[in-house]
Amino acid sequence: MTQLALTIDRPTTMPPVRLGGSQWARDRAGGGFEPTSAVRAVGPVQYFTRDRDIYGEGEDAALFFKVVSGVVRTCKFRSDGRRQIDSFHFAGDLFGLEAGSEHSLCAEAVCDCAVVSYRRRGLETLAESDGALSRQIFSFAMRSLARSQKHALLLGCGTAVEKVAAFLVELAAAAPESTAIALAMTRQDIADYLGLTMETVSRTLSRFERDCLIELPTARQVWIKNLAALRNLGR
Amino acid sequence: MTQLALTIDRPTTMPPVRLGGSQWARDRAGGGFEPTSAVRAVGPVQYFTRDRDIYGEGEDAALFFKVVSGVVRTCKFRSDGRRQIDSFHFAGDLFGLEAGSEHSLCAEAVCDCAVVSYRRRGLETLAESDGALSRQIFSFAMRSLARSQKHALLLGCGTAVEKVAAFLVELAAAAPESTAIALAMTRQDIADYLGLTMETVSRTLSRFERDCLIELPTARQVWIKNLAALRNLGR
DNA sequence: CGATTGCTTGATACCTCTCAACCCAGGTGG
DNA sequence: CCACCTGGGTTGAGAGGTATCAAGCAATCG
Repeated sequence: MTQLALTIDRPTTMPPVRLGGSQWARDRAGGGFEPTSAVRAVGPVQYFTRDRDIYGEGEDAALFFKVVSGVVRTCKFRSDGRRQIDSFHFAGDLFGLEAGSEHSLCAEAVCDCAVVSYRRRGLETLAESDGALSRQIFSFAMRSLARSQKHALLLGCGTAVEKVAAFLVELAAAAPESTAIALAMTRQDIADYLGLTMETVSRTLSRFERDCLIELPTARQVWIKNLAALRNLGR
Repeated sequence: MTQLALTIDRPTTMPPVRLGGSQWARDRAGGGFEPTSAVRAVGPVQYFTRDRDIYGEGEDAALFFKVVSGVVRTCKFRSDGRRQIDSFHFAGDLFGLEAGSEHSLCAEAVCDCAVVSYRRRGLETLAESDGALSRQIFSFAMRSLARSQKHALLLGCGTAVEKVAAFLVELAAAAPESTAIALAMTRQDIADYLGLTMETVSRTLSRFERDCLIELPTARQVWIKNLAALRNLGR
């Protein structure tokens, strides 16, 4: 499949908008590039500090976004205050593209991060006449769907050990060349992503360290010591 | 949004293929109809008896399907034998449309059912030149995504009571005019959809009946007696 | 240095799973 | 017609895993 990319028409040290960026996978190889299909970025890069809202649930979804740097979470809040994180978005990932006119989730900065925004309408009108682009958009949507299904699978069948192991494997897959993972998110973030409590996540990580599957030099840094064993636990 | 439909070029007592059919919602109002965009059904209607495989995980995804009658489940099996149901598909729903070349889930007949199949390539080539159709496809994919996210939410935060209540509300939403629900699926199916055990589903339903939220004239028939209360429990 | 925040660890309670027995309806065959 | 069998469903008792509540620890920051 060709790697079609939307470019941003700015002096641009920014990466091109690649539809269907990494979704947790670092096929982040040099952006394919297609000068004929361009969607204008709306305004300059925007910066958000940790925990700042990027958009709220129910807000107008005229814009969608791309992570330039940092990590973004999309999540939902329940009446009782519990939070469920649907996904983490890393540099290169798109988020906030919706079928309806409103954002169905809210987006927040997990750590200090930078994003650029695009008009959905621009993308849609362009896709009308650009078959290849519309195919890319379809592919992006379907891969988002696959990711969500995988997440549902994770949440559905599983003990804490399975969930946390699968989470680590997911993160590790994002940087296959390295065994070191820097966690941008808190234990609470991980818990809300996995449908667990902070304490259970912490206990499970401690247990993995006791069992020599990982090492935790600091709370936010993980060294994978036995990926195969984690992968085994993860399902 | 216009209700574009793909038609089937057969003598046809069959409903047209509507992209983005019901997904659990019975906006099944008279099929919008667009004779210029047609995708040929591949072969005649196929019939499957209960528990029969329609396609398996990893099989070639050249075809996708539409439920004509009955109910289909798409699911995944784990190494330890546990099954996770991703979704139930009812009459009018499309399933099996993938981004990749293989089916990521398997599809099975929940009860005796009839489906028609379509070539993915046919849809893709048509979409290349038909902007409105490609928009429909995008919309379909995004609504599938929204459904999956909702499912993940359900699996993530929740007690058995919440899950089962939400499931019943989902089913009730599919037939808003009636308070009677016919369950095509077994308790085990429901359990695998909700990430619970059969026993817990059964106990929870019994409890709902004791609390006068529902009535169970037979195991496979549910009368909703207090939808508002269920809705409250469901989140 | 004290305060704050994120994290870890412990004790206990609660919910769900597991295992088991039993029930019930439908189908089959004598 | 009834005995029997089968598959799906219900219900109970006990075990186990995770949530809850609480205390303590470490790093960061004013």
